[in-house]
Amino acid sequence: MGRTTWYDDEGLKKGEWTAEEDRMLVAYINEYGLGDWRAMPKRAGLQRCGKSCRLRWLNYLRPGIKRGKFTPQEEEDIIKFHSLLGNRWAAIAKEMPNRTDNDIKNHWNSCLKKRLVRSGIDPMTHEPVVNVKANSSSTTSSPTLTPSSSTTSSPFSSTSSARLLNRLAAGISSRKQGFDRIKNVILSEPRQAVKEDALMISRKEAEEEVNGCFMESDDNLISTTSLYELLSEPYDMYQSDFGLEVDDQFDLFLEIPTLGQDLS
DNA sequence: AACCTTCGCAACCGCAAGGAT
DNA sequence: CATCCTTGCGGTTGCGAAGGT
Repeated sequence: MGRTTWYDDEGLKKGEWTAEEDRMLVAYINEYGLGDWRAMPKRAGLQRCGKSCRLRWLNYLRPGIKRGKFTPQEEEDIIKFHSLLGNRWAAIAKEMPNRTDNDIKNHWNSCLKKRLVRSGIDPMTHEPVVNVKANSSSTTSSPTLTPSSSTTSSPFSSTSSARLLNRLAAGISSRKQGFDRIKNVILSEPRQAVKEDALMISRKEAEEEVNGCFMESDDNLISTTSLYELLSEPYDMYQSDFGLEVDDQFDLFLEIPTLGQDLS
């Protein structure tokens, strides 16, 4: 596997690295150490640009790199850190010292992201795929429904209502946990919290997120498309996804009107 | 067996941040 | 303070391998 070798306008080699090039780079770094990537290739006798050397070292040659399949625990860690840090692969890699940011990013894009989508989780928000969003153009507090070409029965039959409530409750529960974390950051010691690698969130960002929660919980509007999508899914999925009993989730659902006050 | 599609991963590119001058 | 240079990061691409038809 690898890219074809070619030379750019300045005569610098591009594409796949050979074993000999690897050996030369490692030998140079072992003898002279890291630093000045721009000058390094010439000194090491390589026809490469500094950027290419740096990348090769960091992602492949550097000692202590773990290669090969990710373990379930590692995958769980990636998902966890991604939910906290987003696409900040370098920051995630710092939490997993044996893996490179490139490796983590590749595994996320090729595998984990798709897996979350299949499970009904939005890979960017890490929340169940349900569009509970503020609708600034409307003042009504009730969800409005539009007809669906594929669904003609009422969305408020007993089973479908239960499904909807479960899904809503799960989404709210997820958001609420996220909010609690942010609230603790603000109320406890924001300056200290900013320093925490796992959070890396500024006070301003945190406050914006809090305001966002207020907006969504106060307005409490659901897109009609989402409603019909929800109602077409089997009930079992909710329990397997969220591991909550119907009654537990219904209790969470009932918290909607008080969520905004709760946050204050 | 041949062809096509998907997967996995190494490497490239562009951009931004931060330091040096 | 402005400009240049270096480094680091994240998104994307290219290509062989593996799997499916």
